[in-house]
Amino acid sequence: MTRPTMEDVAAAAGVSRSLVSLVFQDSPKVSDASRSRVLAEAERLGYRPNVLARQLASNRTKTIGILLDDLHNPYFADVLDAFEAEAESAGYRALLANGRREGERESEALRTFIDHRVDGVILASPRISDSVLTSMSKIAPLVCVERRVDLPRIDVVMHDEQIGARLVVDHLVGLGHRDIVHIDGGTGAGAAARRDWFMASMREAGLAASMRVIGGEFTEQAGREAAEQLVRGAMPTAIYCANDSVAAGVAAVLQREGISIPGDVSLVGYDDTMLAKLDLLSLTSVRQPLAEMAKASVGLINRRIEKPRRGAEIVDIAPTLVTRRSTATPRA
Amino acid sequence: MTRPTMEDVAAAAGVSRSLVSLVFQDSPKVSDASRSRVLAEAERLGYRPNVLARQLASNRTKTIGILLDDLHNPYFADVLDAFEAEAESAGYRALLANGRREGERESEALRTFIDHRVDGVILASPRISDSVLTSMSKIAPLVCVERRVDLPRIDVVMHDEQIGARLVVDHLVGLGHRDIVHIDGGTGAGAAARRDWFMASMREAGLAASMRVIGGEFTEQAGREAAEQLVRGAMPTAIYCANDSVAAGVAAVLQREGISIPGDVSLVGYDDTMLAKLDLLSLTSVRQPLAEMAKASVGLINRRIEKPRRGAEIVDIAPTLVTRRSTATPRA
DNA sequence: GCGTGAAATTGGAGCGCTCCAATAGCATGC
DNA sequence: GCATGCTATTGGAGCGCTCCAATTTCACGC
Repeated sequence: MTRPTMEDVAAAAGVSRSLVSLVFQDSPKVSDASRSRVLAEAERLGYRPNVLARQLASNRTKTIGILLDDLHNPYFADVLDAFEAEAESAGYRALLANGRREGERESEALRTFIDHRVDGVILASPRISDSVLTSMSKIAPLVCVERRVDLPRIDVVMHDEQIGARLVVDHLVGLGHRDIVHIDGGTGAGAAARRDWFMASMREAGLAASMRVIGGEFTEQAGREAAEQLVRGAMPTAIYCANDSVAAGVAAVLQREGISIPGDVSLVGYDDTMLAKLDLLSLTSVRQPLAEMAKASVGLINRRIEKPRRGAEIVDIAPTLVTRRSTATPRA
Repeated sequence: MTRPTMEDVAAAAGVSRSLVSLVFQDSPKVSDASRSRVLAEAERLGYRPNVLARQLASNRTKTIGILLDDLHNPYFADVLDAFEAEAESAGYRALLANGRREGERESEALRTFIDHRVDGVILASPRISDSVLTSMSKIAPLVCVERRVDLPRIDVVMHDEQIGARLVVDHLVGLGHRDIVHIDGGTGAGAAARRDWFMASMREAGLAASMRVIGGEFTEQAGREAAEQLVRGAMPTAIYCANDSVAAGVAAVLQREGISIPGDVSLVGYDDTMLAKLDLLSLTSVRQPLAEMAKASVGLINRRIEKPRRGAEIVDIAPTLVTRRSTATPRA
């Protein structure tokens, strides 16, 4: 199991180790003859460069760490796809870690990234404390996605909650709804903004009087509880949920109670996850522009590598609404 | 952004670099006095060992690569959790990669793992060609999960399809079902075994005459198509789907057609994913014993590190059935 | 035939660590 | 007082690469 090194390739090709190194760095100053001879010998010996040695020597890993907070939320699979693709096309390798919604685990994962000398880290909705973030930001460029931290050298990428809320409210009001309930995400990340912009949009639409908010959480369970409360009380004509999981919980209760979607009640989710796409649910949902967010994040890392002392930037990106069968005109 | 090295810590603590190295390796032959002095200085300087240098020098990375074929299948989030936890508790760091169901991408990811000198790789349902597997298996220990490869030094971990099929059929037959349809996974990984054992179990139960199989795929779409076919033809009293996504597709069509689950038809899935747990679906499903499979996989890697020339082993692990609201006695 | 500059190639130092053989320090027993 | 057997520490080589300055090669014009 002992593997060939550059030295071996160099000897076989009758050149110096340095030349082999240049070949594997795609340097333009290698003659075609040497290049092809080296490549041929490398191929023959089954040589592959030792990434570790290369990284140690060059002090660049060309790697970005991506810290996800929960792979169980189907949303994060999409997030991952977008960010991985973007990192790759910018010439980086992506390292993943799974924070499992625990600040301590996330800090640990972040530290592991740093230990591996990644060139930058993208943190999706992290719960890491400001003090850890601050100290790590001195070592490597950090980008927070979907968490509005306000720290010296940490860039932030958000999707625009105001636009999201307006898309939902405009869509529902356009269909004729006036009696709209929002089931919120409680103390979850971003829940407050989502709720506040809902209320602002309703006010703007002149519906301040008929808007309602029910306290929840970003889970199916919370959706069920909220729905049961609505079933027992006054049922609105439309329910706008903090995310798709909540909407799934609501749908389960409504179905059990024989309340039709969208016949009796229109339902809207958020994040446009796999759940929303399920034919069983076919949920109208707000889609976050993940590809653009990914591009912005990787761009910010690149810029911070060049200018480490730059002030923190905040990038907001507009979401879109995906309409499906769960919304329609209100019941008579 | 220049970070302290062992040399710096050694100088600050007034000892040699070697001693600092021993401290960070938790060597027992360091005196308590030196240890605490070194640790204190390291802390003060904010020193963290450079993992890359360590790996290069020691020729061990203490890292296992985990290659998943598709993070969108909610099942893989569970797989990941189990394997990551097990790797960690065995003292390894887990590196993830996302194969996206494409053999070429998977091979690429495997190569990347190898380039990073991982100590072993776990491949979940890989589609990598035998030739690539064989050549890579000469460089690092490989374990295939849920794909029965038959190659010299590659260990395999499977869950026992025979038991899975029997659990489903026994459960349904126990409830009184005789007319059972299986919607299969087509050419997907493991689909053939799942189908064959279903048929074998039905035969064993004396129901060879009333069993039916519909060709499908491991997707919601395939579930919908199969269900539509059933709606137009003869509806069985129970439908056993190749996985939970297929079951979700079936459920969507049945709901639209006003066919009640489990009142009119019982529905069974496979993998016990997040989908099965959705209250909207509440699906009886076969759960793969992921924790045990993870433990077996990591154990196999450890053993192969010790004895690289060992013959290939196959480990089969028994699944369990999780019953939920989607199954009941057949309609009158 | 020779100088010239550009292109191609090379040797060597160094990245931050581990690991081993060698050494230092120190209580023990006789 | 000295060989003995410990434990604690150290220096140095080496892991496989990159990067830089130095050197060689070569085509070209005169």
